Order: sequence, then C-alpha cells, then structure tokens
Amino acid sequence: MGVMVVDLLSVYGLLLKHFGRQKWWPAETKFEVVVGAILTQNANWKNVERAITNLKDNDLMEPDRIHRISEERLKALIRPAGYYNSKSRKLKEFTNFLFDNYNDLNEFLALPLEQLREQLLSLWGIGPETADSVILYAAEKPSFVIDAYTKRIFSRLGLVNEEIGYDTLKNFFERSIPRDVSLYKEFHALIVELGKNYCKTKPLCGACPLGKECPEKLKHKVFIPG
DNA sequence: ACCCAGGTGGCCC
DNA sequence: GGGCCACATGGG
Repeated sequence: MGVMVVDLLSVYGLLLKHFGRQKWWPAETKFEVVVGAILTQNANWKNVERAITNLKDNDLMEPDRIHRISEERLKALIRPAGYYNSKSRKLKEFTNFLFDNYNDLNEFLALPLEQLREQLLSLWGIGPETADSVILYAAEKPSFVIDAYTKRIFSRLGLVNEEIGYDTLKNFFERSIPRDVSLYKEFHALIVELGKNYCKTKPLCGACPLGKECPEKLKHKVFIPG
C-alpha cells in the first residue's frame, strides 16, 4: 500500500502551468537581492518595495554606500519595511562583514556554497531563509529556500509533518528534485505566489488557484512510493 | 479592531 | 533544545 503523498515535481508542474514563470528575484543587482532578503523578513513585499525605492532614489543601493551612511539615516529610509531598528543593524552588520573580509560582494558570493552558507549564517540577523535566498538568487548556487508558505503548503499536502524543521524540509526538497538553480529559483517563487494569493490562514481548498487540481485534492490523486 | 506579511534573535526553563 | 516573545509598518 502506497502512502498518499504528492510528487514535488508534479506540484511544480501544476504551479508553473497555472502561474507561469515568475522570474525571481525581482531585483536589478545582486546587492539588491541581499537588501531585499533582509528587508522582507516577516514583512509584506509591497512595504519592502517602498524601502528599496527610497534607497534607490538616494543612490544608496550599493554596498559601500550602505556601509558609509549613518544608521539613523538608514533607519529613516527603510522604515516602511518595518522592524527598521533591527533591519538597519542587519544591513550594517552585513556590509561591515563584507568589507572587513572581502573586496566586494562578488568576491564573497564566489565562495563555495557550503562556505558561503556558513558565513552568512554566522552573521547577526541572517537566518536560514535569508541565507538561502542570498545563495540562490544572488550567488546563484543551488540552495533551496524554505519559507512559511513552503512549510504550510507541503505539510497540508500530507508530504511532511507540520512541525518539520527548516533544514529537514530543505533537504527533503533537495533530495526530491534535480539540483538545478533555475528550478530552485522558479519553484520557490511559485510556492510564494501560491501562498500569497490563496493560502493565508485557511487550509488549501476549492479557492486554490489550481482549481480542480487544488493541492488539497491533488493529494488524493497523486502517489509516490511510500 | 483585529490579523497578517517571502524571519530572526533573545530569553526562559 | 524547545516554547514564547519582541520587533514595526501598511493593507485587508
């Protein structure tokens, strides 16, 4: 008897078919990815965009510029993203670390994946999701990004326990799908798109964008060997 | 007036 | 090593 679970690539296919390519991360530069990854921590992306716009309008979307400006000014500019006291410190901690140890961002991002992740995680204010976002979307190395949506959606699909830890779920994804940067990027973006629009606090249901193929129902149709 | 958003660190036991 | 909690803005 097979366990009733969903094949991850099948879900990916349905999401891609429904939403189309997302082409994440929405940023013009690698540094903007880093900034966005920090600012979006538990924040609405729309608010993050305001903060990013403020920085760009003041020609501050550069590592050395953020490194130099006063933290007070930084706070004022990123204010709309929320948690501006801690996030300004996080941005400062990052650029301090960057210029203490490297010549520029590209040199840092060129580190091997594991070293890069280890160093990012050692920084104050950078946890696993932020680290993996930087690794995947700025360094463009294959580290699957897990967020609250991922945990919520895939536990409801019956694939994983709701209490699953970050690294465990990340490993599950990485063992289940091809180790491909473009796939990782697109899959995570699609999960967020699904989560944003249709998976707030209620279980996936008929309102799911997948319609008749809503994951809540999908789990009754798709099997993988258990 | 609630509740939430592309988390993380600090503290307590 | 888990279980709470603060952090802050803007939109539904």
